[in-house]
Amino acid sequence: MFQSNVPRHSLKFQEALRHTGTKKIHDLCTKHRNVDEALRLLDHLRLRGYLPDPLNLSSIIHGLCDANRFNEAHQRLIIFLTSLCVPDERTCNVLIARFLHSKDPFRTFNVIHRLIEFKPEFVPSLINYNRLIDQFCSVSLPNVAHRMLYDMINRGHCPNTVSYTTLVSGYCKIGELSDAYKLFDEMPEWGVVPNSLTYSLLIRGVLRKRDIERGRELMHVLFQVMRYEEDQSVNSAAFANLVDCLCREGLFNEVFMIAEEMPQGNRVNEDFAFGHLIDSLCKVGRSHGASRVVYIMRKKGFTPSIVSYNSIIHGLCKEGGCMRAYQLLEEGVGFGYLLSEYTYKVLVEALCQAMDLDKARGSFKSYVEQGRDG
DNA sequence: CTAGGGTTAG
Repeated sequence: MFQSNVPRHSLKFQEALRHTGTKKIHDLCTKHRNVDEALRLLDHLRLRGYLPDPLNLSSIIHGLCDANRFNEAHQRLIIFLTSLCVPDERTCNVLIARFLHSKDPFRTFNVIHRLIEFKPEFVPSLINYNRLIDQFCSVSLPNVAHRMLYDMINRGHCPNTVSYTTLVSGYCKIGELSDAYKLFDEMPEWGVVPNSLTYSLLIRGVLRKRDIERGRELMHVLFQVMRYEEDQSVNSAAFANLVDCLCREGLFNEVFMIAEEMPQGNRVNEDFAFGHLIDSLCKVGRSHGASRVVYIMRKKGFTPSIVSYNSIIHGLCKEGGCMRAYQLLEEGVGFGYLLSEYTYKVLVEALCQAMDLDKARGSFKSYVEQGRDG
């Protein structure tokens, strides 16, 4: 056996190697970003009878994942495991988090099962499961993601709102609304309550299917749910997603209704809400609509940000609204905003072009008239 | 000097 050729050493010798080796390996992997040198050192020590410990495993896998060498990291991990170098629970979760950076959920899933193979009592953390669910959804495989949900339940986890929201959104993205609804209804069975972001992402799927009536009903519930949400950032995310998809689906009446009536009240920071309405409208080429939101905002006593003025002015110049753009420029200057030189350049060019267009029109007209006369 | 270490849904 090969094993018997390896010299056996005392514990003292192991510890001596550990002192010199482990720190060096770790430094090579992190500080110097030279995993290959670390691997050479580790192989050298191994030939002298050194048994790698979970610290070495952690350093090496970290270094390889950090260098986007996920294939090798995966192979090395298996080698470490088969030589019975098995890390503790926390380290296992850290390693999984590293493999999640590969954005290859199948690989991460394999890593998890390899770890469990050598450490049957290991249960990946809720966050790792949720991230894995998200990654299967982002490669349009919510069915596989769904199996991860059952997997985590079987291992004794209780899924949370993030788990379900991710999966509901995953089914919505591929247009499987009936699965999304089923999952949404299943949540209370696990003591999980949908929050405003869950509703918002479900609405996105519903509106994409052009089920406007159902979308409106859910929007009503969404604004109710926002009132009980304690995490402001969840409400902001829900609001931003809602406005984005209303704009994308061309439901501008709803967008202006929100700007006028602010049904989310103070559950979403007002400046953020107005700013996002303006942003989303500009993004879908509706700068005139965005300037209408500026008007509504000011009517309510809020001041648009310099960023809003900049993007609307740019948008209006592109969409043939340079006179309104000029008006807004003056308005912004009136608030003491120092608009960028680029904004001025864009506006001046648009104004010149508009005048040229008039000239062009004029000459075209006279050309036509001349033709009639002649 | 006893070692190192990730955080989710838009």
